[in-house]
Order: sequence, then structure tokens, then C-alpha cells
Amino acid sequence: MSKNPKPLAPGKRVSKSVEQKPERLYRGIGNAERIAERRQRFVNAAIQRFGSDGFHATTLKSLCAEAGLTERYFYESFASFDELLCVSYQHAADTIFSFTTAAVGGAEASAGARMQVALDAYFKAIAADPARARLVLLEMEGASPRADEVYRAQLRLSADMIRYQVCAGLPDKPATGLSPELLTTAIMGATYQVAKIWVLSNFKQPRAHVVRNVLAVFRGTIVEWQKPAPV
Amino acid sequence: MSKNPKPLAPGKRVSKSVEQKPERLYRGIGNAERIAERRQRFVNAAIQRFGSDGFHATTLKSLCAEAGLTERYFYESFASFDELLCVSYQHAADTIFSFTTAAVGGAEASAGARMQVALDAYFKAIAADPARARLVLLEMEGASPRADEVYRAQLRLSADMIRYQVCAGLPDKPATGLSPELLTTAIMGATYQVAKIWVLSNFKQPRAHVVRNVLAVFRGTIVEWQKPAPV
DNA sequence: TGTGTCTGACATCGCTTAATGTCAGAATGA
DNA sequence: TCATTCTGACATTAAGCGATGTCAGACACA
Repeated sequence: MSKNPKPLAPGKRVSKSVEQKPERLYRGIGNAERIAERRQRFVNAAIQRFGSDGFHATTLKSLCAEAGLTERYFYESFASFDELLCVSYQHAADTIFSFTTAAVGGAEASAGARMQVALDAYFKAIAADPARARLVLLEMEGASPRADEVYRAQLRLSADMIRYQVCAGLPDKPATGLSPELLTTAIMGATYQVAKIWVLSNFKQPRAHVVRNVLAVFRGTIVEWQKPAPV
Repeated sequence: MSKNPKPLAPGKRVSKSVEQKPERLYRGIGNAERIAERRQRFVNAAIQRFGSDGFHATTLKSLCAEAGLTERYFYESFASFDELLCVSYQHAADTIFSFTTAAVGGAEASAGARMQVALDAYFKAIAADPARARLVLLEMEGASPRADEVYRAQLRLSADMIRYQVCAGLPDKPATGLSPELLTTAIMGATYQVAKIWVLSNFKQPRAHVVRNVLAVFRGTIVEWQKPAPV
């Protein structure tokens, strides 16, 4: 897919130094602002096309058509097709992640209640934009080496977030011989899998039902974790 | 990727009618047998290359080199590159699946014991052949539309198997409002996710430890499922 | 030994598509 | 008005690789 293993663009900025430009206006809009706007249009278009047609079925041209821009501008903001995939994914994933963490927010409720709130918010965010959900859940794996990397990093982040939320309200680590890292990885995988089939089924089941079942897995796992070591 | 949406080859046989052939020998081996042997060599080579280099990095030529055969023979047994991916995946997945179900076998133990045995066998099969595990766990998603299809069908089968094994030893469906389908999908997703990171980590943690944690998710989920409906 | 099939190595096609280049015309600022 | 920059549409390149085709030599069978 991609040949150049050069490191990911550290920040999010383009190469040219946009500092000393006189900021010539066009349609009343400044230079940097126009560039940023075009970039965002590409990102939005990518979420739609990747999430609707799928990554493989999306071409540079169809993407530019969706964005209402041309190839020339594509390479103004992105070094490669691959990069846009990762950037748009990250944008979409961040949105869902933020929405979910904001829901639990500063709520000082019990761990169980926080999980309920978080899962409900998560599945709400999934259902809110099917294309975005498809991109985040289904289109990244196997798309490219870098996409896999970015996707797995996000999975780790999700698992960390779950672990943090769960452990925050629990007594100190019980000596059951179980591993919080593995357990949170597991229930994160459970959540993702249910989310995937929910998306693929076109949200056939009510969200509350889905949440209730995933929550049962969360609760049951935590109970097992808190149990005193057997034998 | 693939243009022709013609249905999957129903059985496992090639097109030509191999019936009325006089079965001319070559190196003392019959015609049909030679073809079958070459086919198997391609399948084995595919599991190795797809599982080691990854699907995207594997080319028709590298695959033929691994098999010690040439492209001409490839199309003797497979209609497309895509088809070999699916066939080799299915072969690998069937092997692991059979190994796992054979382990629980006719054992009339409790559901909990059966799950323990099954999970231990599953992770043993995963570790037994890393390349095969990578193919089965990591290389199918996003490889092609048909690969996705085949992969998801196998996931459903796995979930069905789990549900069958779990429900077999439990009292009749409790009215908790929870869905066995969703719950088994969830714990199947948990198992897959843990298996994935285990493979990616090069089996860093001991198998028993991994099994113990996944088993905790299984047990906890079942306990939740068996609980009387709350409120 | 001769005829026909099978084998393996290699050449070549054909197609897709990301990535780059070109250019006329519109919008800007002086 | 005029020079400059920006914009959008299109042409072109470059390259990978799956899929076919070719063919001389090895082998089996009569």
C-alpha cells in the first residue's frame, strides 16, 4: 500500500511556513483559514465516503468529488491517501471518545453507574452517525500498516479509559491473580464486537437493550475480579 | 479488489470433469491426486505467507515461490487470489475450531469446566502456529469484501458454539431480559480481542494466565445472565 | 522410439489508481 | 487597468501486480 515508512506527521500542520505571508484575502477569507477549511472539508468527506462506500471502494476522485474540491488541494493538506484515512479516523474516534468521557464527566457516582452512563453515551454516539461508526469500527483494520497502527493505539486508549473508570471506584487491587489490563482489554473487545454487529445490523436492536447486555459483561467481569482468590 | 461477484465455489473441486480421464500417471501419481496435492501446497503456503508477511505484503509470485509451484498451477485450483485467501483462512480456522471442540468433546462436565477446557485448547491452538493465528485473527478483516464475509461467518459460528456449550449445562432461560445472542457475541469478542493482543505481543504472557482472565469474563457474564431480573 | 501430455520458467498483458503536472480563467490588491 | 495569486478542471505519469500466454524440455505410455 504505502512505500514510505517515514514517521507520522508530528503535529497536524502542513510543511510550508505560513508565518510571513501577507495574508492576502480571497472571498474575504485569509490564506491560512482557507487552507484549514479545505482540510476540514476533506476530513468530513472522508468520514462520509470511507464510512459509506468503505475504504477500498473510495478513490481519490470520489473523495474529492464529495469534498467539492480537486486533487491539487488534497496534497495541499495531506501527504498521501493513507494519511487522510488516519486523520479522518482519528477525528471521528476523538469525537466519539470525547462524547463518551464527557458523559461520565465529573459525575461522582459509583463505578457501576459510570459504566452505564459511559456505555449509553458510547452507543448513542455510534448510532448518531452511521458512516462515522462504520469508519471507526469496520474500515480501519487491514486498510494499511499505518491504519492498523493508529487503530490499535486507539483500542489501547479505550481500554485504558475503561480501566481508569472502573478502578477509580473500586477498593485497591484484590489479589485474585487476575490482570486488570487483560480484563479491560477483554471487555473492550466485547464492547467493540457488539458495536460492530450492531452497526452491521443497521441498529436493529434498541440501544438500551444493547447497553444492558454489554453492561452485564462489564458487571460480571468486575464481580469476578473482586472475588477472593479461589482455592 | 475482486470484480466478479460469482458465488463461492460450492465444494472444493475444480471445473473440469475429471471422471472419464484414463488417470494417466506422472511420477507414479494419478492426475486428480497431483492436482489435489498442488492445491494443498498452495493452501499451506498461503497460511505461512499471509500469516507471516501479512496479506497486503504477499504477492502471487511470493506465494508461488513458497509453494514451490508456478502461477500456471495457481489458477488450476483457484479462480483468484482472493479465493485462496478465503480457502486458506477457512482451512486454518476449521483446524483451530475442530481442535477446540474436540477438547471439550463428549466430556459431560459442568459448563464451567467445559469453558475452561475449551479456552485452554483454543489458546493452545493459537500458540501452536503463530502464522496461522495471525491469518485467522488479524489478516482477514478489510482484506476484501468476500474475506470480510467469510470472516464474519466464522465469528457467528464461534459465537454459536460458545452459546451452545454454555447453555447446554444451564437451567432454562432465565427471564433477566438479557439476550444470549448478544452476550455470547460479547464474550466471543472479548476472547478474540485478547487473542489478538496475545498474538501481537508474541505470546508474552503465559497461556494459563490469559485463559484465566478470559474465563473470568465468561464466568462473570454467565452469573449476570443467571441472576434474577433486577428491580 | 515416437507421440502426446505434463511441467516449470518466464514473458506479457491489462487495468487500476495514487500522485503530479499543466493551464486558462477568476478574484484580488494596487 | 494591470500584474499577481488563487482556483478548478483536466491530462499525464508511474508503478504495482493479478491474470494469461508461450514454449521448450521432461515424462508416460504404447
